[in-house]
Amino acid sequence: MSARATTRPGGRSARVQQSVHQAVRDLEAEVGRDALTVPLIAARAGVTPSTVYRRWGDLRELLSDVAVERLRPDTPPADHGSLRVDLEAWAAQFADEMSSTAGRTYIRDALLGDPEQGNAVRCSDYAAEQLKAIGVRAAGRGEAVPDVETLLDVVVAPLMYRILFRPSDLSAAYTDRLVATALGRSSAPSAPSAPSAPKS
Amino acid sequence: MSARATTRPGGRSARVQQSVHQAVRDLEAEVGRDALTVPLIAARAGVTPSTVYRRWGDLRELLSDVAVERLRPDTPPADHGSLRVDLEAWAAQFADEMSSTAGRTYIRDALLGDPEQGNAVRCSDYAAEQLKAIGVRAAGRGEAVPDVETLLDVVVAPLMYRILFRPSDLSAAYTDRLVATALGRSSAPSAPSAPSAPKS
DNA sequence: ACCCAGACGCAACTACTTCGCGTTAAGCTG
DNA sequence: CAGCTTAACGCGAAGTAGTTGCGTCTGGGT
Repeated sequence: MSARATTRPGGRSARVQQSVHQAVRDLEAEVGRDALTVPLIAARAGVTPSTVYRRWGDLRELLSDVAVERLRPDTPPADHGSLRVDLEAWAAQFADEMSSTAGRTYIRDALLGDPEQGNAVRCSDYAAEQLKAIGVRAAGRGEAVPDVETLLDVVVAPLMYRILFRPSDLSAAYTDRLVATALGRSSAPSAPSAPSAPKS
Repeated sequence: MSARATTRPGGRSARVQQSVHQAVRDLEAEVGRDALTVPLIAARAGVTPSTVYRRWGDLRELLSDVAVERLRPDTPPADHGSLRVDLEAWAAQFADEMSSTAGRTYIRDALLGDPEQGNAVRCSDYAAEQLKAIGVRAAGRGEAVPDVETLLDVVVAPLMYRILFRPSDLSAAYTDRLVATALGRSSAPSAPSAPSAPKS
């Protein structure tokens, strides 16, 4: 499992983690991500390199943890009064943030650093939570709401695929089209409803 | 750009590349991927480590190149007589191969190694080529064929997203459903038809 | 046949990574 | 609140990987 879960939540361990994470963010801004090394980060954080290696294993896992933090949405999705507009706005913002150079780097770091892909799942959960919140609000208004898994397949997956694999122009016209497709089968019985059981 | 494009196609350079790639494949099978190091690979390939560093930059880029090679489809998509069955078979095979531990590792390696994501684009192109071939064949039979970009959004993207971010059971029922969705809007004017221009 | 340039080998150097051991401090128990 | 247990950290040494300059070789062009 990722080193994120501190076995001793309070006290020194927590301080070290915070200090190291902050050092990564600071140095990333100062010297650039490619110049980051474990000894450099450790020195800035006021710890010895061996501490970082013991807790995170290597630089990639550390960067992965920090990247996931930065990918965590800081605010609940905005309420524009209707499911369609909420989804359109969310998708546009998602595409915008994730397709930036910084966003792509964070995604790649989060994906790559963690062998058990726990951090990748966290990223996906962030999106799912936001979509869920939008859905719950819409349901409260009496609107028909697509399944979250469907939204992941129809809206999030194409965006992420193009960001990672295929340089594309993720314009509002495109993201709106994805949302329209999702709403086109709002509560259709043919919705994919993908299973969620781990495969082995 | 990736080191894949040898500036001098013939002669020693080509031999070195082949030898190094082969060494990676051999050692990957013998000692496991995580134990791979540049010095180890160089020794097996009969070259000095500096040669590898000069040509590939670092281990990740080398692994990325090798991974892309392994992800390249070795055969054209099978012909089952109809667009739907061809797509279903292709999607099932794609899901099967890519969701295996080895497949996921290759995808991750391909994604990570290359800053300009040239290798990621290559992966996507492989899928696009296969889908294109299936489509051309179906068009020859007079069938209505969805746009390749649509197929990427509706079939490939969800599979890849779940493989990378979300442990899911990619059963035939699920992949068939994705294909059905794609065929449901065969030549619909509402097909996403995503632009392909780089974003900046 | 000669020349030019890219690619490689060699070797020394720097930096990163790992490991054992002693110490510290967080959390638990009485 | 005092004492105990143990995970986590600091330190330093040893090993390994990554980097660089320079000379040599090979392939392609003239």
